[in-house]
Amino acid sequence: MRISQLSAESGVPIPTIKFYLREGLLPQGEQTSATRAEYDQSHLRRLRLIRALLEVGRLPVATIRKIIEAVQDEETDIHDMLGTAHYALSPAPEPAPDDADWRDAREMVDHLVADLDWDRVQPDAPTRDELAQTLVTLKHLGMPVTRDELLPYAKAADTLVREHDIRKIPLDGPRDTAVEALVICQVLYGKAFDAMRRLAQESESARHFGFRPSDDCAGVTPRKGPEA
Amino acid sequence: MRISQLSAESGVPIPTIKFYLREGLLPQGEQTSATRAEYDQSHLRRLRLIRALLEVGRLPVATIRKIIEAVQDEETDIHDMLGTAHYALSPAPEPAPDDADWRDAREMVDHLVADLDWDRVQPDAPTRDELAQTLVTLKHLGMPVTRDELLPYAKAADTLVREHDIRKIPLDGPRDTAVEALVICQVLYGKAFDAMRRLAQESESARHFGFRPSDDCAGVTPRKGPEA
DNA sequence: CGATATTGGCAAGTAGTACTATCCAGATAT
DNA sequence: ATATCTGGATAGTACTACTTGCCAATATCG
Repeated sequence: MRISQLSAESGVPIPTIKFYLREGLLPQGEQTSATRAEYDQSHLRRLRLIRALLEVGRLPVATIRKIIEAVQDEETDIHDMLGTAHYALSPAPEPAPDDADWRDAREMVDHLVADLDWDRVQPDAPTRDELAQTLVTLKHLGMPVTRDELLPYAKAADTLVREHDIRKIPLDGPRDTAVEALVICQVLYGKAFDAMRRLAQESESARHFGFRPSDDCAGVTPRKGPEA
Repeated sequence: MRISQLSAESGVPIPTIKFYLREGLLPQGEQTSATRAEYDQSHLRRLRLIRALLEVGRLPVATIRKIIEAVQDEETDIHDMLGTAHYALSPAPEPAPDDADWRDAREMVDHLVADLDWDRVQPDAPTRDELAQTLVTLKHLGMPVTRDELLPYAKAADTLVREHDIRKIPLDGPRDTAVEALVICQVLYGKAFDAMRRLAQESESARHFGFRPSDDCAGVTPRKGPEA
């Protein structure tokens, strides 16, 4: 397959494909001559992964590259590869705020990790800091979170991952396939869950404010329109 | 409170505050003279909200402005205000892909909404399209999702929203407080949940690949270090 | 009263991200 | 043999979220 075909089948413009090649997101095709290279299904697959992580996952190119580099490095064992993938997905937290609120939050996170038996999580995993940072922010916004409030969310996350996410990952297949599936699962199911939470919240908040289904579809509630 | 104090208490530089004022994210202070304006706690509170949505929620400034404009517009009733807030949180989906995969996905979403009794969700809510788009992407990546697989996620979202999220929103207070709480809850609890899912996944995937807790903390597993 | 600092307001500039356009010489296709 | 395509390189673009610089009008302080 040549670059024009790769572009046609993926819907990604040729200059953009060249850009991904330069950036190391997409491996070089097999050079058949000085001015020709051959691409295959793996390139198409990779291209679709890149677009999914960019467009749906909104991951920066640099993050996608980190993940891809870890996958491609044959030296890295699968554990470090998974670690790299997970940590790349944590937006870099600003270094050590180091005040009382932050230490409290971080302690709560560590307790939570222990309570949920997430004992394989590294003690210095950036995800812990990320969660702590979010809890601090909630507190500063006047919506402090207690451990009891957080626990049901953590349990739901745990159940979904253990009973569903992990089953979708081919644990016995080749390592790059496993990491790829893990990242897709993490990012896209995350997006899907987020959308569902928004649907639930839209329905539930409307219910609490006393609106009936299709009230304003029927035009009963006046809305700002061209003629209103 | 003057702008310098607002800056000092929030940690946001003065030029950035001026920028937010220009952009309409922060309401003007009360002008006491041609070159002086007075700010109060509401400005500080708003500033913290902006920073939380920007830094933790990674929402674009334009989205934050949309939400804030809806809150400030006294004409808008609370239902439309909530709608605006929810829809601003859906990244604008590209218009009508209109192929078979997309229609299937959209149908699955509509079934899901019906099954979960999310009957206050508008039939044309962009969140439906957003979820459908994510399902299509998953299919194109070779990880198609069935209704049975999606259902547990939807149920978890529903339970969390109905039993926890909604309780944190002051439904009887002033309308701007309610919308603000709703947005904070949606965005920050979303982030927190995402982090917890990542923690669960890190622990669970390590477990499946046969790693023990603190295996590599003790240096048993050789890692790429300065001396390795 | 006068020196210094602060404020609001505006215009222009900057850094980072994700492309996009242009050009080129060397293949290939027809 | 002529038109098209390819890889490679460089430069430019559009957008976002600030940041800088400047100004004249106050405040503030000695």
